[in-house]
Amino acid sequence: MISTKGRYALRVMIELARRSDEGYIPLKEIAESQGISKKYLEIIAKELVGAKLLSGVSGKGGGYKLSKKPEEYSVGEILEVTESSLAVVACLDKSAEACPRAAECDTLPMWKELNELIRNYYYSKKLSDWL
Amino acid sequence: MISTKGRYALRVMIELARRSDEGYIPLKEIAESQGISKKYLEIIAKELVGAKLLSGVSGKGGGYKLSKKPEEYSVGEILEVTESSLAVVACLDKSAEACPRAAECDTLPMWKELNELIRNYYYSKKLSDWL
DNA sequence: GCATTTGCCTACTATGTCAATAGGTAATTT
DNA sequence: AAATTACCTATTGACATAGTAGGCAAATGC
Repeated sequence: MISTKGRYALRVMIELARRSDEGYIPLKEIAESQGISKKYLEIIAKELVGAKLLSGVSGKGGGYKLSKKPEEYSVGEILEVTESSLAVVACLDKSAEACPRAAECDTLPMWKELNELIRNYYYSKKLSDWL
Repeated sequence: MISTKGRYALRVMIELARRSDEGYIPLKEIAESQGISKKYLEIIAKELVGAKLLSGVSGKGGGYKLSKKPEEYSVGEILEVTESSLAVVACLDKSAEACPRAAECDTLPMWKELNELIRNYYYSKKLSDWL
């Protein structure tokens, strides 16, 4: 299940994509137009900056803007930053320790298949799809 | 993310499907062969009985068995019992209250589409696929 | 230089879910 | 009666989620 953090991140990115000709946009505006707590968005925006998906500038006239063109962002790479894991089961998470039962696990192939299905969906969906 | 509960439930069902000619099978055997705490499996088995996916009989010679044929079970209906929700986002959960922003939400159509993709996957996968 | 605006930083917290464990009671067979 | 098995209630520790609070740092406009 995708958390509010991931969902909010996506909505922020979409709004910035749509307003990408306006230069730096303060978080206050985004928080208001999206109806999300500004304080909480600060946490999210910071992570997106850390992952170089956004650039942020302090001070008057500052704010956030995309660091790439909208068509160069996939939903997958956005969610990957804010969600702790996109994996459908814990053992398929990249930071998971190897399961000793993997070879005998009856269900593992199914989880792998579904995981790929979802991953492909996320990475084929681009930010430019919302313009 | 599918929890251990759902994953364990599926593994129990698969083992019961494979041994469906053996009559009632005690949980102790399943716990041992799957390497899962028997006590925890009791909780899971109880829920599966409650949803009529399994029938349980107490006493010596008792245990659990499938109440239908393996090809009549989908992974979806099994997970639906044990997982609190299969929805990819909270607002698409069946027990979610209607979101007032639904009409303006930019991301909702995407979540709906992905949700369907996953749902179809779960419901097309049958227990008999493991025989 | 100063006030204003804005992002950035650390810390805290309430709530809820997960993954069990513990210890018993009821039912059934031999 | 003894053994086996499912079923029931209660509790727990660990962790993640979804924020809030309050201040510091940077940049701009006057």
